[in-house]
Amino acid sequence: MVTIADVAQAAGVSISTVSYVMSGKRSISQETRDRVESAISTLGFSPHAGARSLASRSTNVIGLQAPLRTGVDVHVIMQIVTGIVTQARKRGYDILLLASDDSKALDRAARGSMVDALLVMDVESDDPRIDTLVGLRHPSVLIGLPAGRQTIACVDFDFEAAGWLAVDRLVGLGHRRLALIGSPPEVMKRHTSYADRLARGFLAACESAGVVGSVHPCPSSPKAVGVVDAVAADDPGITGFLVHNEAALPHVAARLGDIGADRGEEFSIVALCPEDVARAVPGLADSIAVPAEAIGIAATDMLCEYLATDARPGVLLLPPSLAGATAPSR
Amino acid sequence: MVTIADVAQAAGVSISTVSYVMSGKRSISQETRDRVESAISTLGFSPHAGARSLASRSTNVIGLQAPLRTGVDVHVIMQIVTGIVTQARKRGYDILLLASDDSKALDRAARGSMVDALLVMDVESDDPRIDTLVGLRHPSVLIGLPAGRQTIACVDFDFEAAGWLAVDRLVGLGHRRLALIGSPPEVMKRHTSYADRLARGFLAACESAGVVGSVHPCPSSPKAVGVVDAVAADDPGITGFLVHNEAALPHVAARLGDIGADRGEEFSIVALCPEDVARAVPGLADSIAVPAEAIGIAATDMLCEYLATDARPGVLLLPPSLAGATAPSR
DNA sequence: CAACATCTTCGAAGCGCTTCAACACGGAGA
DNA sequence: TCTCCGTGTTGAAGCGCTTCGAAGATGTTG
Repeated sequence: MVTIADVAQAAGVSISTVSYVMSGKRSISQETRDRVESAISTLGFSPHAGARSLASRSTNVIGLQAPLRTGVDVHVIMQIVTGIVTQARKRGYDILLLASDDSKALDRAARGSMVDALLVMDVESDDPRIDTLVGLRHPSVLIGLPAGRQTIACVDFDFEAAGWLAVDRLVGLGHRRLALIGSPPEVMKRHTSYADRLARGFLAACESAGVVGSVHPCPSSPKAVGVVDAVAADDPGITGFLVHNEAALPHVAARLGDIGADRGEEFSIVALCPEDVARAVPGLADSIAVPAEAIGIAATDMLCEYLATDARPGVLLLPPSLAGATAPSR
Repeated sequence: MVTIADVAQAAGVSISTVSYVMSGKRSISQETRDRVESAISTLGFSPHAGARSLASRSTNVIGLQAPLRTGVDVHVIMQIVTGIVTQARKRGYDILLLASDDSKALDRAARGSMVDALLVMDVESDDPRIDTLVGLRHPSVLIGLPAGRQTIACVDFDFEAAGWLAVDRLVGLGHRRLALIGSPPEVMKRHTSYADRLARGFLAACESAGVVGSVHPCPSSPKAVGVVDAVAADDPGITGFLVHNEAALPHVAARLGDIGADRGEEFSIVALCPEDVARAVPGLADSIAVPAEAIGIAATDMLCEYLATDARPGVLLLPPSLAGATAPSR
């Protein structure tokens, strides 16, 4: 193993000089800097992370608690994580993937000085991990927006505004009875923050527009057609749909197309999902893109800024926007 | 921050005694052990990971390079990662998520002593990262099976055997012309190890059985129906299908059902995907489960064993098996 | 020319832990 | 009684790095 002492010897300088060249915390003459840098690269030196964290009291690692369970929209999770990992690396941080999504994992990582900060995904409306985070001294950012007073910084897509926007669009298209085909029942029951907020925005917008709106959990599988059938049978007047379930979306869209053709009437579907998922599904009246990767990037930036300035950030909600219709279904 | 010295003082013993209590590397009287353990828990002590890794020359962290791109079967990736993370934790390791999937990331993590070992997913048939891993001194395990001589330990599902098994089943059902509807074109082009091996097994089995087989890349979206239409139009004699593309599966199954109904003939579909994905799709003749989580677990176990015994493991291929038909399609 | 600022560089003191060599102690064997 | 040995415990030496205070060299000013 190559150590800083080897580099110092090779460059004919002291250990501290090498350290200062690397960190840039003191001015070093150009000549010395060159010598040290060439020694570093010829020896292939890279500092021991543990030693560094011991001496500097910081690890350059961010702990990430991501939901590795099923039922969530896997693409969205993947894209958020991608955003986090790449952005973190850009800012000089690595990501430690925390196993279980409980408070103990957070505690372990923080108390063991394995991480400088924590990023927590898949937050529920009333999440017990928030208290843990407050107790810890580590900077942390949530991806999601829990209910109540915000004691921890948050980043998320503005699902509530997305609900309003979708209703606006559907009402604008002339629909008077709307349905939200949403997340799977288990996600709804857990009161996952985004599902709650979307439903709230959707229902409030319906009320404000004077139209009828209803919310329906929907499994993330081809079984989604059962939900569509039930909704269509229950209230044949429903003609406007907001679909927030990427796995169910193609099936829902296809089935609604069939039913519409049978009845000779026109349904409109607004999808809420990542852009690439929506583009692959024909027959959408419009879609609202969930900027998944941008969420990850924003959360990471916020956390890094927090780490750099020690100024606790607040809440950041990324605004929704309409993306336009996709190709007709056949 | 609570340090080992605080614990030692509280328990009235020396620092080394506390260390030995924690590691169990020397015998300690029951009485002393009790005193130390209660001091640890009342003070809420947990050792500084960096200090530990500096002194012990091991980090208890495994570096994981996972494909965070699209085009791969997201569910499979997620399940493998879940298996890895939970199993690693069970064996006392944490997971550092490596950003880009190039050699440099591996190098950085290993040389910087951030990890004890490396786990690499999404291996291509002729992957440049293998040379890097050989050069590094760190134990490593691939998830996938590159072509050629194995210089690095590997764990994977036996996709080649799965190809044979699927053909056996389809031929057993009486089909004489078979098609493999596979991964997206970009995955095939990259020569991702599993796609190559599945196609090889499938084609070899067809030849051995004296039936006609062809391989068709297929996008992971509803556009998959276009591939199905093209295949059906090109060679109307094809009646047996092996589908290895979880996102396309429902669409392929539905479209084949329609075409079969039109023509009045019976197609058989064997799906190759995680069990829960298959169960959600009606009308499958059979399915071969990709034991994604088990792959993750096996790879982690192999790596931990390697770390513990320093005996380089070989290649482990998990065998395929048929899971049975799903419900009829309507 | 002395006094003082500025720019570079260095020595040494830790950071919190593991582990080795050694020590104290009591009981067993000679 | 003395030596030997096993058990339980300790002191101290690092592990590789950061960072503080200070020293040497050089230039600037009165």
